[in-house]
Amino acid sequence: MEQVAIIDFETTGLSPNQGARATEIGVVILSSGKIVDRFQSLMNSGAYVAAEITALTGISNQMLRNAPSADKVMREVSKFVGNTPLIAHNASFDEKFWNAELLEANIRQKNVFACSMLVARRIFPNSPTHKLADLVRFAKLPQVGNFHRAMADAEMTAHLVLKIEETICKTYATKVVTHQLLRNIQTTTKANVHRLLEEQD
DNA sequence: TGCCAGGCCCTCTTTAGGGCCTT
Repeated sequence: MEQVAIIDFETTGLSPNQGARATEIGVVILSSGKIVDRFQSLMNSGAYVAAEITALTGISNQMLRNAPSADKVMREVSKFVGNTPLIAHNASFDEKFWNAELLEANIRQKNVFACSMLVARRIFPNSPTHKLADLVRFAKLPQVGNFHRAMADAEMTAHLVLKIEETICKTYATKVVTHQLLRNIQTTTKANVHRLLEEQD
């Protein structure tokens, strides 16, 4: 696969449309089947972290008090990522926060997202669920750090993407899995996935 | 006043409803 960036946000809620803000971002760069670079930071937007969110992520208001501002972090991470295509687990969630936080920081940047969850539903239909934690167990991937922390989730998603790539290549004798192919897999119907992959070189 | 995401996908489906996923 060409160079891609795997991204994960921790946030104060489920939607920026409800006022939720990002509290942490983790990004790993995948190149030639390996993690070659990393970016991780807490980010202070001034938003309040509810107790149930701290219980889930371990990220507290106290931890964010001395964290760099969300603006500063987004300026840094947008440069770090550049125009590299992005992948996230349930990308519709992370894409909303990526665009919302870029907008808050007055940064004009558009990145193309692919979704590891939608692709995993098609490539690993027998996994009991398609939550990241269950896919890590199902595919026997390394558990890195704690779930629901941005860098750990980004790294485990990266291992999942590599496993997806390996599985496609083995099953369909596909030579190259591109970011665009992942997008094609996630947008085709489940019934057409086999035909799509059999037509690949 | 009370409520508040949203896109994908399955099915007891398409004039709809509800579970899955992300925090």
